[in-house]
Amino acid sequence: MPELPEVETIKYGLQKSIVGQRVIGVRMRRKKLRYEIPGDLPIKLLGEKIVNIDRRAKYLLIEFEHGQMIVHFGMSGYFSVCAVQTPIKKHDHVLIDLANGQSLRYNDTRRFGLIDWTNHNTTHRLLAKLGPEPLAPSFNPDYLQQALKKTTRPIKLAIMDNAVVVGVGNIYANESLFMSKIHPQNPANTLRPESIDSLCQSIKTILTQAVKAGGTTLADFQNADGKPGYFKQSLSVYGRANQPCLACNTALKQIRLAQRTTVYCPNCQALTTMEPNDHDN
DNA sequence: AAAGACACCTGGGAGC
DNA sequence: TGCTCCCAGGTGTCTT
Repeated sequence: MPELPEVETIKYGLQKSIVGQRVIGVRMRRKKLRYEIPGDLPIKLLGEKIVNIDRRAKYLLIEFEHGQMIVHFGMSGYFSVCAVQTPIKKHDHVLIDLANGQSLRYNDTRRFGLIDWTNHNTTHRLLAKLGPEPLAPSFNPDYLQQALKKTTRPIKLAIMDNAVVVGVGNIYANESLFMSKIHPQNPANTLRPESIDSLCQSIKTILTQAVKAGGTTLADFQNADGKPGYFKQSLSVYGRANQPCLACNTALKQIRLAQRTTVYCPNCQALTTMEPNDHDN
């Protein structure tokens, strides 16, 4: 499941392999992913040169001379770069053939991803309301404190909200909260300043480590070279329900929070606000 | 206005 | 072995 580090990994891979190439053919094998793919995408792309690969949140932005293709990988999307004559794989939905004999192929088993096209001079509706990048200076404790004081939502949901900070998905939300010893159900507006400082730093640290490691290895994920990332081995809580906490040996607890699996250490990550029924359902 | 619920989709695993 | 059921995940949209 590509989260920010995975998309960053894909970006690096594609920057090395396809920038400067010109499109000589587009094969659309499916009209709709999460949304309808623009029907005129092949016309827009044909003859265009790829000038840059960028990323915003979990969106990959492939910049051409006269516009950019916006790609979101959803749960199971990935790009592969292979020879044009390579047999098409199941779930290869869009194939972009390049002048150097290679083919950039979007594969997405569950089709939660999206592909769209926009002109350079318009902000795409999906990019318009995004909060700061977690690794940018604008995401800092002061900002986070301002953003969190407005909401009573559980802190885990707040940091997964793209309007607060982008790119923090379920895995890294769990990991960041563990690193900062914050209970995922803690109301966002009750965190102490030192906790917010810590959380801000944890998010940056976790994501930086994951980017360096090339993204988390999960069954659905491959980077552009087809090599898996290597971050899964350093996950502390995600996927480790009922196993001992790496810090204190207490059995990790798993709950559901807004339909999402949430794992934490009930000892290290204590709720700061105690109420009679706070025994986690 | 904010927050929760739901839809979208497939493959893999559990349970029978 | 094979069938059915449930779950994973991101995020836009609908409902409360």
